Amino acid sequence: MRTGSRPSSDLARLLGGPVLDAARGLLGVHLVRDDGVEARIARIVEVEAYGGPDDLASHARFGPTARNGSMFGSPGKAYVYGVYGMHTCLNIVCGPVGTARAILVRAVEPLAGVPAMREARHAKALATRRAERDAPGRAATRIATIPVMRLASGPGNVGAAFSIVRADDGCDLLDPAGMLRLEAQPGADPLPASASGPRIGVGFAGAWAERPWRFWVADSAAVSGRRGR
DNA sequence: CTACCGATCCCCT
DNA sequence: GGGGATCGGTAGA
Repeated sequence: MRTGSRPSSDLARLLGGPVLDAARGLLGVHLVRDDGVEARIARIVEVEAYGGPDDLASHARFGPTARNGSMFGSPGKAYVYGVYGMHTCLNIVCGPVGTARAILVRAVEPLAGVPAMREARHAKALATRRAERDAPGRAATRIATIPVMRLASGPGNVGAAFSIVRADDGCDLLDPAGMLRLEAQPGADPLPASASGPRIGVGFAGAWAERPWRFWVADSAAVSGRRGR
């Protein structure tokens, strides 16, 4: 056993296994955006598991389409989608290949690069037409006062704080040299205490919406919504 | 605190 | 043409 970061092969094994185990196991893993300016690093504290075509809440429920193609790829790849016209969300594809299982990253706790995260959220806010109508500096003031633990709370905010764009769709999150990547933490660290509950925003999926496929770190202030249940 | 509502656009059933 | 794996502002209790 080596010290320091768990070998990425461990992460690959995790993502290749059952999707619920993978979702639970991703809690505590680090998400990194390292574009050579100021590295952004955060700890994953809330995720949701999505099954393949059988799961009526999953984007895979209609089979492969132009949007969800990367879901049908190999574990460890990113599945990035846009929703509501303005938000971009990050998923981690799980195995086996072709099963179209994925894990949505719903919240992370910033560990490094907080100024870069604020800058990214500001840039994203300014890209909307609403910003043009607002008083000058309104977005800047709002974002400057967001508590650190709220900067990347909620899937849309994770996307904004980490500058996730559709171009990231399909990238290899297990590549140690990738600009957007996952980094497992030392295996000696125990998995954080977690809780689970129904997935958010999938009421259209009937009974599938009730399955407790959302997982979060029990005591994290970065968890979105009403802190669990 | 809860509840509603508009934003904004890609992809689809 | 409709709707969405969301967010933040506003109104009211």
